[in-house]
Amino acid sequence: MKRDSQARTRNRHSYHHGDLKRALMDAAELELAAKGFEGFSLRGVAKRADVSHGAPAHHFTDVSGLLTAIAARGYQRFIAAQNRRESEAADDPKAKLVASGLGYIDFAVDNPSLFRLMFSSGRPDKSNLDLVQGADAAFEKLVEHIRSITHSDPNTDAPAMTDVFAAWAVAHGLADLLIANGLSRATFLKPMSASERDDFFGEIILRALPATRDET
Amino acid sequence: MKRDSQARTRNRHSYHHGDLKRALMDAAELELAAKGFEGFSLRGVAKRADVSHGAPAHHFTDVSGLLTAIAARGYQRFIAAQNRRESEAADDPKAKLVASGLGYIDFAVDNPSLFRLMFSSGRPDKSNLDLVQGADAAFEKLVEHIRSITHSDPNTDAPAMTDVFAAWAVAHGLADLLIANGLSRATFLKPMSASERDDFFGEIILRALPATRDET
DNA sequence: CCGTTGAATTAGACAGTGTCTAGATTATCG
DNA sequence: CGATAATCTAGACACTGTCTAATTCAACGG
Repeated sequence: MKRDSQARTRNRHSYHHGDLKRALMDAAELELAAKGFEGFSLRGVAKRADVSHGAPAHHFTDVSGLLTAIAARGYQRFIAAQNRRESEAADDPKAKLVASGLGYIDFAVDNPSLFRLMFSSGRPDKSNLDLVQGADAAFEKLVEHIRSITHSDPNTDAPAMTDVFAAWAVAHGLADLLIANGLSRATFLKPMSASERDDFFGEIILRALPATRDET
Repeated sequence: MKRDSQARTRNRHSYHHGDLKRALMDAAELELAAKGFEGFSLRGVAKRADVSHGAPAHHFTDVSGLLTAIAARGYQRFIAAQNRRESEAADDPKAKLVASGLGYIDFAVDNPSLFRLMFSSGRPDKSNLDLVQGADAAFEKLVEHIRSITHSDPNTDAPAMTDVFAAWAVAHGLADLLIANGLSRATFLKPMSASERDDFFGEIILRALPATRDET
């Protein structure tokens, strides 16, 4: 009768949580999605994880530290969302690029606050290693797409690097505008089916590449 | 000796400020630019305007009200920045569009926090009339550009509306990425002169339009 | 010219926030 | 088993936004 709260609630109310760090990150993502980017509160996260308000500091020092951590984890999800789309795409470099862009948009629409945290916020510590690695990996992914389309290395070939930034800007712009305005400005998007919408965005993403000479 | 603080400091320390509303908005913009979007504080604004911490409430009710007001005023500056560029551009529809996009970027780079407030934040009240009018005016400007390029009305012609969103996404994406990463990712941009950079961005903006059939 | 009405502004209170500290609890390992 | 260090709690502090009552003043009708 004294030990019944062990097997199940083990590591729940046993002072030493055991895996508080991950639990806090999960709670933080919930808080972020629920309260939005603005109303996010460290104490709210602690409450969600059923832990004292000072506990997070021990694992993340700062609120900035916690946000940095979930932003870094966000990049993994971000890349995963793109991979998901790519795996369904035709085996064509351009189709892969388009798919990647659609994954970019998927992620933003599914996790608007996290997206904002990652790209449009000064709160995460941008010198943090995990964060930098995540961002670099995402960027490298895009570079790779352009590389296999243009058959030249963007790092040494200026025009290819232009393509990189053009593609990035288009995808990012679409994503950011979508979660800013919802679809309120683009009312004609609403009645579209999912695949119609993909086509619409896909066509725009393709424009990022220079006027194609229509090679077979 | 009793009235010396009149002519000069009139309306400064005379309890009734006279034009506190505008003074608060100016102070708020300063605060926003100084402390950044995150560290913005209503009390800080009041301090800047040399007024009690409760004073702003009477003119703006909320902190949200104040932010809404400066976001609305931001749209005027935003449009002005585009007009500035357009007036220097060649008398060609596409050149005007490019110029408008460069103004878009100018504004973002010059007022990053205000830009974030306007486009990537849930804090301003998006149902506010002034704000809506500002946003509509900016959007209408873009529509007009596409109209004079395509010779068809985006509101009734779907392909033209696609152009609108493509152009918007590219400009917005470039602007947002620029203020997010600085130029850290695009190191090759640094050594560029101002006009070289304009050309670089201009070329990307032009890609938003469908592959041009190279009409003279 | 004077008193009244109402708007502008102040000052104090309140709950909530992030961070800091001292203390309590427990896992780990010699 | 006992010491050490990691983990977590609880309280305090300065700060935030908002609310309220009390002050100050401008304007206007008598």
